[in-house]
Amino acid sequence: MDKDDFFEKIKGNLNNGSTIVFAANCEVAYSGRAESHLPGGDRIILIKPDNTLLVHQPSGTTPINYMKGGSSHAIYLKDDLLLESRNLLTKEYLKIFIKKVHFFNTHKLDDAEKISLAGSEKDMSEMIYKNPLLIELGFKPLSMEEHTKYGFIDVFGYDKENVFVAVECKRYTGDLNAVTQLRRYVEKIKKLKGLEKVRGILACPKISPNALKMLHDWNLEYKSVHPPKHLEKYKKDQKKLFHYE
Amino acid sequence: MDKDDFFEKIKGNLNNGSTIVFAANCEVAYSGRAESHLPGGDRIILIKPDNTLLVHQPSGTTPINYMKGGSSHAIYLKDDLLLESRNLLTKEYLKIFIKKVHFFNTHKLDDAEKISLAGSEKDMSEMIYKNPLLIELGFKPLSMEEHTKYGFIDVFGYDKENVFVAVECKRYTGDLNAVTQLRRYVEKIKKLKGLEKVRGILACPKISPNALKMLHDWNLEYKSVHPPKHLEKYKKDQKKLFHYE
DNA sequence: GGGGAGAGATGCCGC
DNA sequence: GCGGCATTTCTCCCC
Repeated sequence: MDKDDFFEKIKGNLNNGSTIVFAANCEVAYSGRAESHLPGGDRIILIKPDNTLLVHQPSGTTPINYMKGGSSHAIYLKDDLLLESRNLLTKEYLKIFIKKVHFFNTHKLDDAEKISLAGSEKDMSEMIYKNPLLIELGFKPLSMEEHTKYGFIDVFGYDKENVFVAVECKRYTGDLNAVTQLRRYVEKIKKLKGLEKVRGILACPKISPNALKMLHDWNLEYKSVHPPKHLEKYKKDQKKLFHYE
Repeated sequence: MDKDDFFEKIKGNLNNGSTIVFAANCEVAYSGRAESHLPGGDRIILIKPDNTLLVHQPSGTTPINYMKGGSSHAIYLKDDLLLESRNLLTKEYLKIFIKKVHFFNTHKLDDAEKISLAGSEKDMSEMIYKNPLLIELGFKPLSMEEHTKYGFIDVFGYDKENVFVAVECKRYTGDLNAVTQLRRYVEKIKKLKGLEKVRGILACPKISPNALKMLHDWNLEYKSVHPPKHLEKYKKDQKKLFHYE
């Protein structure tokens, strides 16, 4: 694609509500929260109406470089093409030196929809709250996902001997971080309530060996609980959409 | 764009090493690690040669839906267009119901380059290792970023009175997590080395009030250190690329 | 706007 | 492969 042609096209579509996509051989430099340099290669560049700019290499999930929404972009053509993006508030700068444009497209996209998602850690807390037997016999949940002065404890309540219990849920392997998080909560409750004994239970499908060791060192407990896969409210939708399963 | 035309084009370019980009009005459903549903709207869909698939709404940095590399995609045309992606290993499924295609493009991208990045936490450790005065007078770093049996301590060494010091670096605001991480290291070293006194220093540009409180409660210390913005090895590059600054 | 924590986190490196 | 951890993390929620 011709440089002058590209220059005119992109110039006419920056800041007019259009979404722009093009493929180009380019070199990218970023300066801001860090400094980066990406030598020449073929990439996809996506510019959204909110001025988000993404640079994607031909592999991987995450963009190799990007500028968040609210940045301002400008295109220059001298000997070479230069697409420059700035965000003065965050002091971030991105420069894309464009050597060759493979294709260019733009369109005004209309999308006001938001995604519905089920199966998060919160749903796991809810499941435990409704089915306290998943933790143990006699567990009486008092509250769930509440931002109390004790912290963001997923589920908390009392056991059959009326000892305070804090439950921390993780959807995947419990790690060292999860253990220290639980430990923080337990200590905070002890201190704030002036209690000697508070139990802390890490509820997750599995746990790493080091995490389990640290858990035991701190007299915390592990209960294997699997996160819920389907939520009632989306079950029907999903069934319709994935009926072949 | 005509449905049959799109069908033939995308069919011919899936799994042949091409990168595919198109804009379409579509509905998206995902089932796997969670369940999600996104009602109809205009989006950009990007398919890479490694079979990464991204769905981008016209705003925001992150894709609203995606499939990671290694998935397999197929396109179907009956009454409507259906782009289906599966990953049998991770048991993930994505369906894109395409109502209207706004544009379509494909190209074989050639990119073997990797990014150079400076200013990460590792660079911060390096800076402290080389300039121990940034921590305090008399600090003698012994090792850096080593995966020893004591953990992944960023910098460790002795102070002027030969007391063991573990330094944990954070590029941004030190939070509760950073404090518990440091606390873990200090305790681990104490236990493994059988030492009474081990100092732990959190090195970051600033720290949250709660984190500072917890730090003091645990007799840990805070030293304000700013991460390096420019690394020698990239300085010249950056100067050339951002000479206008 | 900052703090705190999850995320369908991702990606990197080491064992 | 899993474990541990940073990320130009991003995003959401709450204060």
